[in-house]
Parts: sequence; structure tokens; C-alpha cells
Amino acid sequence: MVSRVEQSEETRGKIVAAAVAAFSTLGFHGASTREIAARAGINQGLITYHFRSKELLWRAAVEKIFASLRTALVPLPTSPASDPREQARESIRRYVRFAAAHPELFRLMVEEGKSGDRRMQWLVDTYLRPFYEGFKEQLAESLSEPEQSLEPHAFYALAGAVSLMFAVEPECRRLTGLNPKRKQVVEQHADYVARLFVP
Amino acid sequence: MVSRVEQSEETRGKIVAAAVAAFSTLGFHGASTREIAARAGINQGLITYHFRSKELLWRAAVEKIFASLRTALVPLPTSPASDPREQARESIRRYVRFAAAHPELFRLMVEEGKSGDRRMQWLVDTYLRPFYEGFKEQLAESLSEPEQSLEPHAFYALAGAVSLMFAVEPECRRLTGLNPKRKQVVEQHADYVARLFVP
DNA sequence: ACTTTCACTTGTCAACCGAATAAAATTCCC
DNA sequence: GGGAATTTTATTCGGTTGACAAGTGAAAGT
Repeated sequence: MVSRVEQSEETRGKIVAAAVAAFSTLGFHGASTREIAARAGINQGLITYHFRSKELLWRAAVEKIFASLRTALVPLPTSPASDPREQARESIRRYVRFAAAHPELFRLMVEEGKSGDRRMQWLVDTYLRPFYEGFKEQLAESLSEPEQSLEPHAFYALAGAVSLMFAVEPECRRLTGLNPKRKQVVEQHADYVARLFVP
Repeated sequence: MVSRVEQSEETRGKIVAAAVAAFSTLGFHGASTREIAARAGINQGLITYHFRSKELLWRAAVEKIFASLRTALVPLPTSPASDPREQARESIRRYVRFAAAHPELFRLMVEEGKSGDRRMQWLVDTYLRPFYEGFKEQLAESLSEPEQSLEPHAFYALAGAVSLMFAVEPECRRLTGLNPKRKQVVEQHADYVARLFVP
């Protein structure tokens, strides 16, 4: 962190991290650049300097979220011996672990998916569709069920079942007394959802 | 609609209806009283007049959403001949139909559930917990599975699987080409989720 | 008929926050 | 030490916020 470029990249990183949290919980309009700067512990002017505009910062935040999603779900070295259904279950478990560690993705997708504006369209076309196509392929391989037209239903049912508990973590805590961040709770949810979709 | 009270109640109704839509899509802070008044086609001053404050209007909006949920899920006259598992499936189908007709509930719950503030606590204690307790009872009756500790997982998995597709309707449209509001699509989702949770 | 009540309208206020920019200060690199 | 990249400080101009006070008109009560 001595060099200037490293310092600069660290600053950008702090801003994007704060932006991810702020945009996902407060929405695009609700999250002000001042708020983001405060959370990042940096100066508000730096946001314009590094990202030119709030919208471009938002895109950088979305990029970061999907980058960590790709990292988390990168295909494992397929052990040919194991049951394809068990592989599918493990994929779902990994998705649950990601949703628990990064509730921001679901929050942001719901926040943006409610409206049909330009940002949502960009988000779908740029990041969500590739992910969805990958999901369809994996579903076809692992389960090989003939209900092809059910793909949208399976996709949204899975995403919702996997993520909701972690997206509304404070609510879940108060309602059930369960802390969704505890590793044991995450694993229980992972196993529950995995067996639900791949009995 | 000649009498003064009828007129007044109609106005209150229009305001609350607009508030439900606005709060669920824009959040509490994002929805301004002016915006709500515009959507309701009434004067902004009337909001203060009828509800005293924005917060009390928000509570009225929440009350209205949960009232329609209770109406939609009121227990059917139990036909003793039918399979309890099929009854459970039908309950889930009715929940799906409600989520399709009223995506506002899920949107608002996610919007508020993300934070742990006073509004969320009031919402959980006043409306969500009674609903959750009812859900647990019905689950115990219909399925009588020994996995009691899985209730929170089942609850959130079900709620997410049921509702997400309709909560992000514009996104779903663009991503999949499917219109979640079409009756056929709703029924397909209802059947998919019902069979998923009660095979 | 006449007064009171009440839903409603209009106008306003005082505060606050919005993103973006410009200029000044600091730091690193050569 | 000169110059460039990064960061800070200060400001601009604008718009929006929830709430309220005073005024209007029509229905309700008597």
C-alpha cells in the first residue's frame, strides 16, 4: 500500500464495497453518494473522481457482486464417480452459502427487479441472463427432466428459497430467534433446500 | 357516496391503496407523501389530515396488506374425505395466487426486513408473527413430519419460492419472456411449488 | 333556517439533502 | 525539485421533504 496505484485501488475498493451495501439496502435513489462516502470512510469528492457519476458507481457495484457470485459458483472438478444428483445438491448448497455470505445480491435484484427502468434492463442483459443460461444448462445436465418449460419457475423458486432468509436477516432473527449468519444455520438451510429441489 | 362519511372513507381508501404500492416499491423513505397523494389522485394535505403522519399512514398500509392476506388464506371448509397432503398443496396454491395478485406484500417485507429498525420490529410483532404461528400449526397438521426445528427454513424457503417471481415481475418478463401476471403462468407456478414442497 | 362540523384546498415554511464541480492541498514518482 | 495523480475542502444550484395554518364549501344537526 505504498505505491500510488495500490493506494488508489484500495480507495476504489472501499468505495465499491460501501456502494454494494448501500445500494442493496437503500436502493439506487435512497443511497446517497454522501452516505456511501461516509460508509467507505473516504471523501465524497473521491466518488466523482474515481467513477465520474453515481450511475457508473452503481454499475461497478453490480459488477463486483456478480464477480463474487461467479467465483463462488465456479464449477468444481467433476468427480466422475459421484452421483449427478448429489452434484446438483452440492451446487445448491454452494449457492446457499453464497447467499448467506452475500445477501446483497438478492436485495439488489429485488430492489431493481421491481421496476422496469433502464438500470434493470442493463442489469438483466449484462449480468443476470448469462447466469440464468448457465443455470438452465446445469439443470438440464443434472436432472434431465422433460419439464423444460418449467425452467423459469424452477429458477425463481430456487433463488427465492435459497436467499430470502438471509436477505431479511434482521427480520428472521426477531421472528424466529434464529441467527441466519451462524454457520450451523446456513448449513441446515443449505441441506434443506438441496433436498427440497433434488429429493 | 353522497354522505360525508362515505366520501371520507373512499378518500382514506384511495390513499392507503396508493401508499401500499408506493411503500412497497420505493420503501418508506423513498415514497414521499406527495408521490402517494399524486398516485391516489388527492391532495397532499389530506394525508396529514387523515393519518396525522407518514408513519401512521405506513402502518395503515401494512394493515391493509395483511388484511387481504388473511382474507385470501382463510381456511377452507375442510372436506374430511380429501387427502391432507392435497389440502396442503391447495393451501400453497392459494398462497401463490395471492402473491401473484399482491406482490406488494413480499416487496414490503423485503424492504423492511433488511433493517432492524423500529418499523420492522413493529411489523414483525404485530403482523408477521401471528401469520408465522399459523403457518407452523398448519405445517404440523398437514405434514406431521418430525423435523420440527426445520420450521424457519421451511417458512422462508416457501415464502421465497412462492413470491419472488411475482415480486420482480418486470425483471422476470425481460429475463424469461414470461409474463408472471398471466393466469396460466400463475397456475403453473402454483402447481410447481405445491408439488415441490408436498411431493 | 341557521349554525356547527368536517372533509378538503391552498399556500407556505424551514430544513435538509441531491450530485457534480472547482480549486486548493497533499502525496508519490521521476 | 518539477509534474502528475490522488485527495481534500468548499461551494453551487436546485430540488424535495413532512408538516402545518388558514381558508372554503358543503353536508349534518338542531
